[in-house]
Amino acid sequence: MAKNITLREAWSGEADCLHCPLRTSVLFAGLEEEDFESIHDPIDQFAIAPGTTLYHTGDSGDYLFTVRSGTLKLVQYLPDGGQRIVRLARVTDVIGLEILVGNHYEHDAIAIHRTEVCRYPAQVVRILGRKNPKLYRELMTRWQRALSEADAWLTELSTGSARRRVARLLLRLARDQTNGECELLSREDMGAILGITTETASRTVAEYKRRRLLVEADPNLFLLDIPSLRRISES
Amino acid sequence: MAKNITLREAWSGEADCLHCPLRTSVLFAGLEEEDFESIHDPIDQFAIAPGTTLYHTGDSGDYLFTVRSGTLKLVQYLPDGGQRIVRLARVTDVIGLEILVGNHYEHDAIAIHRTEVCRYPAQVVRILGRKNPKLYRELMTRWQRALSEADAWLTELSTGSARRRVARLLLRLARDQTNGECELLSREDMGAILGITTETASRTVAEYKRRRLLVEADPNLFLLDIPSLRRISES
DNA sequence: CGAGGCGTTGAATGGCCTCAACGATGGTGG
DNA sequence: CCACCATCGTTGAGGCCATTCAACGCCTCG
Repeated sequence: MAKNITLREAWSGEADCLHCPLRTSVLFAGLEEEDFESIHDPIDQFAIAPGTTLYHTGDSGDYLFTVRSGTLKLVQYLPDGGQRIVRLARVTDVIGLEILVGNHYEHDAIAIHRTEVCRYPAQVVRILGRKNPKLYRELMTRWQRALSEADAWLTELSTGSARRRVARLLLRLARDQTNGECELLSREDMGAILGITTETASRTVAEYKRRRLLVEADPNLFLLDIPSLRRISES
Repeated sequence: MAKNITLREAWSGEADCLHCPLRTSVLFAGLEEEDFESIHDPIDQFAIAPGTTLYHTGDSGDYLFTVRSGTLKLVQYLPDGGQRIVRLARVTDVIGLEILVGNHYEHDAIAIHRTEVCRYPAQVVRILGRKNPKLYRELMTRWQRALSEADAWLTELSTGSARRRVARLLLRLARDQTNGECELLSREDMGAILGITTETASRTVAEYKRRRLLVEADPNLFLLDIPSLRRISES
């Protein structure tokens, strides 16, 4: 797997799943202690640098990935060269599920920030699933979460004026965070998420900064005026 | 269930799942003959008229639906009143899967044409799933299909100029059909699928008709000039 | 026959895209 | 160490394309 050697920035060795801090929230949450005996062995854990591609559309690997930290974008391309980011994957998200029912990945998965992932063979999931129906429930929940997310991107992020789309994206980025804070994405990525050009994304963000709806607290960490942005997103 | 009485246009009685013509392509494809003994009982089969709502966003029913014929649109609404069609369900598609992992439907499901469905309790699927792991595989395939579809709508139908979006929608509608034929949707629905206004959808379709890329063979049955439309969609 | 829904078309506006330029930043190599 | 280059965010100008608001014909249905 030459590619995996090159894309690995840091290899942390085999994972210690039993004591994984994410254990209660990841795919294997429902498993018994004894189950872990059989799985941590083939699980690799490593980090990749921003811009690194974890897998490409059409690749026929047999791995699923759980995001431990950082962010990945899932990208699809059009025949005319256009591209669209169809989802973001963050901590606890599982990507590559399509491998369980097909033979190839359906997106390019590209790290936006420095990102840590666990990688495990789909075969592990298939085998564990036979003994643990709970795992199926967990898988269905994952799929449904991805589907809800996809629907929301259509409804919220691909509908209405650029101003509203940007506002909704910002609110969405801040939702998971503790305070009203969020890290901004590059203008190009924002454009590819919202279906607008890089320039329009830049102009809109710049305008929000001028109007102080967006205040830079730390480098690339912004405080949002959530009520105002919400008003824009709904008006 | 007063609502179900009102929305039922034609009730065909309990379904004969064992001899269902869709049997090889629907959710229960992998089941043994004996399994059918236990399921056809609670399965209802009926037809609904165009414009009828099968279920609403937020409803807490416990039913899944398989489409036997016709077309349904799955609709989501924005706080500002905007609406977006996020998927179309046609023959053999299953809708309402979200009920299996949540407590409420996530769309409005509205018939576009006269539509026949089979309705069965989610509980049937849960119970059968315990004995038949195959059913899980089938479910995962359904979810993945819906997800791929959602991604494609983002990438193909919500990206680029109105001209290209309309062309891609037409090609997509014709894909499943035998010849290069397809039934057109109302301009309003096309707009809600593509994220454009009704007028723009109308203008674009009218232009394609004038250029003979669309020829009406029968009432609302159109022959497509697929190569030309493909050229438009990719240029 | 009237009402309402739907598709179409026109005119005018405005918002987004395109193409272009520029400053700031950060990494690279001399 | 610094000059150089590439990348990124920003901003401007101009033009196109989609929206908005409006009107009209056709059709179905009551």
